[in-house]
Amino acid sequence: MPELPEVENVKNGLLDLLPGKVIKEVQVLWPNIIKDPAANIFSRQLAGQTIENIGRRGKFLLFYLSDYVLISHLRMEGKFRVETTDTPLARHTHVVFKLNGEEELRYLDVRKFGKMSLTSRVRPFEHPSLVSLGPEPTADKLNDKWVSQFLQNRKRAIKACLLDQTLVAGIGNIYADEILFDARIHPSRPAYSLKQEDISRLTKSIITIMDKAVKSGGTTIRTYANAYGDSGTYQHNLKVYGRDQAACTRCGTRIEKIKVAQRGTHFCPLCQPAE
DNA sequence: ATAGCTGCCTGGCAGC
DNA sequence: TGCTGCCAGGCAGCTA
Repeated sequence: MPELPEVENVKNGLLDLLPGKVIKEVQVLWPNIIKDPAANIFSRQLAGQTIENIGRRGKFLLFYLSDYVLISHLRMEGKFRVETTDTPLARHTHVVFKLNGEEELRYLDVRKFGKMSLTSRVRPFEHPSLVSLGPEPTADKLNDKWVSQFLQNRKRAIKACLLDQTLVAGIGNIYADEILFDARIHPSRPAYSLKQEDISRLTKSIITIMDKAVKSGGTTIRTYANAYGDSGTYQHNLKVYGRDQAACTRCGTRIEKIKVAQRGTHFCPLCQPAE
């Protein structure tokens, strides 16, 4: 489920439950989830650590521990749950963090795409996963100048650029489509072809759409009511994503679905002209 | 340096 | 009913 708004929602849920808890032991049931260090070292280093705080950067969850920062990316289907030790392990549980007070933080991931890393508390943002992330999609971090400079001379489709986490951190396939609809820009347009006024609308749309999605708790589609934080309502605001063949809310034209950058891409052919 | 493609995994669903 | 192929909210790593 995770683009930035969904991860933010997960973070807020975990913030209610975890700070102050001590990790007693960690069981890694699918080692490929652990990127670095090696799974056995990962488990050993986590034992005895207190969870002090939880943050987010782009789509990454950051668990601030006594001596380390645990960096977690949910990729397509990763989820965290906090459950008591007597609750049977659900299917697709791959990492179990045993906590004090007969509780466990459990990581589930049907497709096993998610990744976790452990890094230093000192400069966590220098970790390779985080170091080249672009700005957060907020008015105080993102501006036309940066976007314009990034898109200049780039031949790729503008949608591919929105999915590139070094331009802006946190946009995924749903919000890329929603942002481009809002900004009235065709997803296949080469980045360099955007005029200054297009870029200005685009930047504004990035900020407003992501902000609305965060405030809605993210988007919940084809999903699982029980997972923590997995109860967003932005799906009711989607204008193009998942609306193939439905009427455009602005002009009534049928929404089309094409492939851009190997991803399913929804747009209104009238509101978002190819130029 | 940039851009496109494949692999990583499993499950749901449409079409036959 | 069962099989096949395609699709899925993402990214790293490889190639040219």
